Amino acid sequence: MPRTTIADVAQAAGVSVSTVSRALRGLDRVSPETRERIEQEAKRLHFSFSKSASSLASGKTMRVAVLLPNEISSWFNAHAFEGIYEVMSKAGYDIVPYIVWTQDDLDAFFQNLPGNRNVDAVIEASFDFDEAKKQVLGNLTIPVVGMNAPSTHGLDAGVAIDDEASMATIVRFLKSLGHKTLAYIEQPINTTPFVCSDRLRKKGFSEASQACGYADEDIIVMPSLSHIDARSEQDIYSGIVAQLLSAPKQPTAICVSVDAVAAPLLKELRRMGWRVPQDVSLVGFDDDDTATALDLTTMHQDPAEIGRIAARKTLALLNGETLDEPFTVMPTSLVLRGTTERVS
Amino acid sequence: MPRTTIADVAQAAGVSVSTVSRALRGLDRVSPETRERIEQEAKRLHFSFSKSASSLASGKTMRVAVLLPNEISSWFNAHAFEGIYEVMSKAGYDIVPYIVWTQDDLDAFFQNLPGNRNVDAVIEASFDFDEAKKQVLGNLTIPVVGMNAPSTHGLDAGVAIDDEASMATIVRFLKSLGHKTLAYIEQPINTTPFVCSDRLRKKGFSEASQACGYADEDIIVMPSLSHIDARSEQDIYSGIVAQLLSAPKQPTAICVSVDAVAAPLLKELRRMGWRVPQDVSLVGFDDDDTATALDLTTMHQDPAEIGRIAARKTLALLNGETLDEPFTVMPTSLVLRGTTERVS
DNA sequence: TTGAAAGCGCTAACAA
DNA sequence: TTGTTAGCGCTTTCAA
Repeated sequence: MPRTTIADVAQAAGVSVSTVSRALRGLDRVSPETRERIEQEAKRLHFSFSKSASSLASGKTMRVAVLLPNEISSWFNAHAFEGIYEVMSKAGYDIVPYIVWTQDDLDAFFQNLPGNRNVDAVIEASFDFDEAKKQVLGNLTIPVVGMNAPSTHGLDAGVAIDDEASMATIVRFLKSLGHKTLAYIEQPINTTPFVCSDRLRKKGFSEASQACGYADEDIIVMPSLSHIDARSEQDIYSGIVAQLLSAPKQPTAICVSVDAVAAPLLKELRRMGWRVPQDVSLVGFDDDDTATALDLTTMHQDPAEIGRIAARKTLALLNGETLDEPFTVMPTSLVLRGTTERVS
Repeated sequence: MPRTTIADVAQAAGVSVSTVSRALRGLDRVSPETRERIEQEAKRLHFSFSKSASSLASGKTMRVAVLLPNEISSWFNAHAFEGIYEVMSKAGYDIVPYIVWTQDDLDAFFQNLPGNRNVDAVIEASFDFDEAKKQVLGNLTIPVVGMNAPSTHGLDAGVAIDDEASMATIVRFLKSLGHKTLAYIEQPINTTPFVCSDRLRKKGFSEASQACGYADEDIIVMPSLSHIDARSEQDIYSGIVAQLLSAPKQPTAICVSVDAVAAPLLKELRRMGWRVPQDVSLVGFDDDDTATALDLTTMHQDPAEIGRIAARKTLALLNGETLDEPFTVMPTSLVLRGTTERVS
């Protein structure tokens, strides 16, 4: 199956290549009859444009890069990517993921990005860029749109939830249930140096609990393990539960930075004989699939919609429009399920 | 930031473009000193190749298409994609997903695919192609690799688990636990016309239960709902549980076609007063995140590894190698957790 | 070891 | 309404 070019179609239809180009791209200045004929020949010959040739000639790649931290299979990334795909693909764009694990990956991305036009735009998720990178982004001539980015600096547009405010909502909710001692558990293993939400949520928790009048001794914060020793997940979580049990004041409610922490924690709590929610309440963050499965009270966000909105902004920017609201904040909502209870 | 071209680098380094091209691609026939100089200039100017220009000139796009059914956020797809990404990106390839929801999407993909070289290879997940499409794939000059494909026809290589055999393992396991009546629940809402695993697993269940000596009245199979009425997920699942409860013989064990079915089913079973595993055992398939969260006994498969292997085969094919084992079968393993019990 | 030159398949003026 | 003509930025013979 030799590849058919626009010239083949032109010859078959008895017209010039530029006419074919115009016809097939739906431009005007082509008579209905010629267009019809060209379209038929194109179909018959299974013609489709070579993207490479088109982009080389036009300067537009019809591709957008999606920069994702750590993995595409994480709940947030996968759904955000899907939302982006949904709208960008309809507009004719290919979307190319770039997954960043290490600082080196990120540096490489930035080293190559500015120099050449391999994509028309970049959409980025959750990165906490350093100043140098924000500079680079800011100098880019292509649109850069952020999802759940901690700052607007260097971005042309963005969509994000308010992590701090959402966490504060959780704290106030727990206070209203009468909880006297709160614990906050970060992701115990956090290998990502450039992602922001954990930090913001922790900040939100700390500030809100102070604002709600909790004294220092009524707040237990368990940070990420700085270096990962060879312990199993089970060991890590039983360690956490042990610390909770042996705290001067045992917490009556536990917040976690993401739902993913809730499942193993819940299992350990129950294994240690704590009943949830009777002995201790547990609140997650994200509302992913495991949250539903575990009947976990949690803070809901909609990453697919975040992706869609980011993509729509990108599209608008690509069309040269000016956004009247470049940065939008998405609402979150507390989903009440079975792991929280009023303190009796 | 104007885009730097290979000509800029050539000028800066005082050599010709072809020398720069050779040097930067690591080819020989370049003296160490010139190479050094060129590399420095390239870095200084933030040069990187225009993929479009390279592919136009070389005929290689350095891109592979990944054809995915329905969504990229599903557990299998996301992890398989990640596995592919991991190995292809290291080899310098961009990987671009094509997500197919409708038959039209699929047709469009096939209409465009053969005619032109926009990708160097395609990796495909779980599609049950019709004969015409298999033809098209077979005639393609680029490698086509399948993941969990039901047939090898039209593919140059593939990786898959044995859905039927895995399901048979589950049936034998339940028999060995003394279960006398088995139920099989398909995904109640299945909007995908072109995906295969459901069908294979059901077949595996039916054949194995016969082979194990279960009589027809000891087998309850609940197929997908053919048309989706407006019922909520809860209603659907309580309907299923109601049917199970009112069956002539109540099942002592339930198999589901995928873990995703297990979570809502489990919830409904418990709501209706069935204790799992005391009153009824439940076995999933896939071992996704909810399986862990729910402590579900299930059949484990590793989609990321499937993706990696598919990618490695693709790479080998791209390098013109002949695979000594084009089609490989991946092992699955039964993970015993808390939702199964011996019948007393 | 290096360079000149001819495309790759298309788009975008411009001319007809 | 259509065709002609330059490129787009690279790779790839082929000469030097």
